[in-house]
Amino acid sequence: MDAKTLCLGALMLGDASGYEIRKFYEDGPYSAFHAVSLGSIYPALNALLTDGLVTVCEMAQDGRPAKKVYTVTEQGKAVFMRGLEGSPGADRFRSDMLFILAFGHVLPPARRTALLDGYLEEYQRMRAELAACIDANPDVPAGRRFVRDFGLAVYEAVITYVAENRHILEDVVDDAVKEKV
Amino acid sequence: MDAKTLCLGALMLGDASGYEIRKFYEDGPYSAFHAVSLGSIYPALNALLTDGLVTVCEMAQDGRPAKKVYTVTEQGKAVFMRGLEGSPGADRFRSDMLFILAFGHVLPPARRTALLDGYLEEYQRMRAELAACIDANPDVPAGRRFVRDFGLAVYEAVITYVAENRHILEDVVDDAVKEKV
DNA sequence: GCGTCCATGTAAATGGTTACATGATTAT
DNA sequence: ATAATCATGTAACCATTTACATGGACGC
Repeated sequence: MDAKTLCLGALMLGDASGYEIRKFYEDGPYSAFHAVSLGSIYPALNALLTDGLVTVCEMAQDGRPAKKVYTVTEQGKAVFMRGLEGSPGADRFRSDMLFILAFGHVLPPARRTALLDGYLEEYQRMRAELAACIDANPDVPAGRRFVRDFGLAVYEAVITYVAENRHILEDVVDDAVKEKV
Repeated sequence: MDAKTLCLGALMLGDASGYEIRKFYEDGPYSAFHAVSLGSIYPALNALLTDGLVTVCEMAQDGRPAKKVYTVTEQGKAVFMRGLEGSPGADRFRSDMLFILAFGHVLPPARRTALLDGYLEEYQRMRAELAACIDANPDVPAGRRFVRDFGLAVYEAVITYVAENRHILEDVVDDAVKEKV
């Protein structure tokens, strides 16, 4: 998803500043499937402003820098909904870890184990974070409930798979000695 | 993973041409987690050649254009193995579909159902393809076995989740009428 | 005839991230 | 003191993908 659509999507759920949009996609339960950096949010927001899809309101805050709060216009909402009509591109699951683990059987056993431990910990951390987030606000609309539970299901599947199948990699001491690739 | 590492990785499993490397990552059981296009493979291969990490051999074929088959050098293997040492970046699961479905409860019911049907079909197709690929050659080294079974586990988790939870989105006819976002 | 697979390569276009630039406040 | 959080914005940099360029063989 391009930065403009991502910004518009966040604003559909409520007014926000660029900084807040970044937080929304970085921390929240949607971080599993989407990402945007500030370097693309700010230009996107200005482009949306030029196109009349959002309006701004500069909000002074004490003890903090002023922030620019953006609001979607009616036109912006229409454009967003129309953008949802096209057929979505295929999901992309990219993993450096799995590239490395594809050669796991020729890695030093200690490294292999460290890698698997770290991988499991990382997913367990993400699962716990998402679960906490779901517990914190259980009453979100169906769409978002579907997506965040989806995330939980994927995290769980990964954790279960790795825990149950890491032996495939760790039981190959003999093979490693034979220098098989 | 950058194109050069991806090429080197494919060549670690056997000599190949650029075209064949693309096929390896596009069709095979590794397509779930990695991707490279020809536009980045050919320049990558030439860079590896310049660095002495691979060698080429032009192979004439009858009825077909000649192909350049690349082979990893000892230095190439060493560089590749060293490249595996760094700590891998986090997994990235990006999904336009889930972005759209996050607004699924305000989509026209017919569109919503079509989207979910298509999504399920797509994952079922990928699962079947991967399963067939696994059946076709069951005896791969542990590393690759771990990765491709990982893919299968993820596909299965997605299919199960969507089948069992699509009702979350499809049961909101009432809400849609109330124009809730 | 038309599309697809084989096969390589370059260049333009794309779209992002990272780093830079600035600066106040608060927590450790 | 030092780092982190809040807050915006620009520009350099990076790596891709897409399209272009070329061309024979094979199936429909």
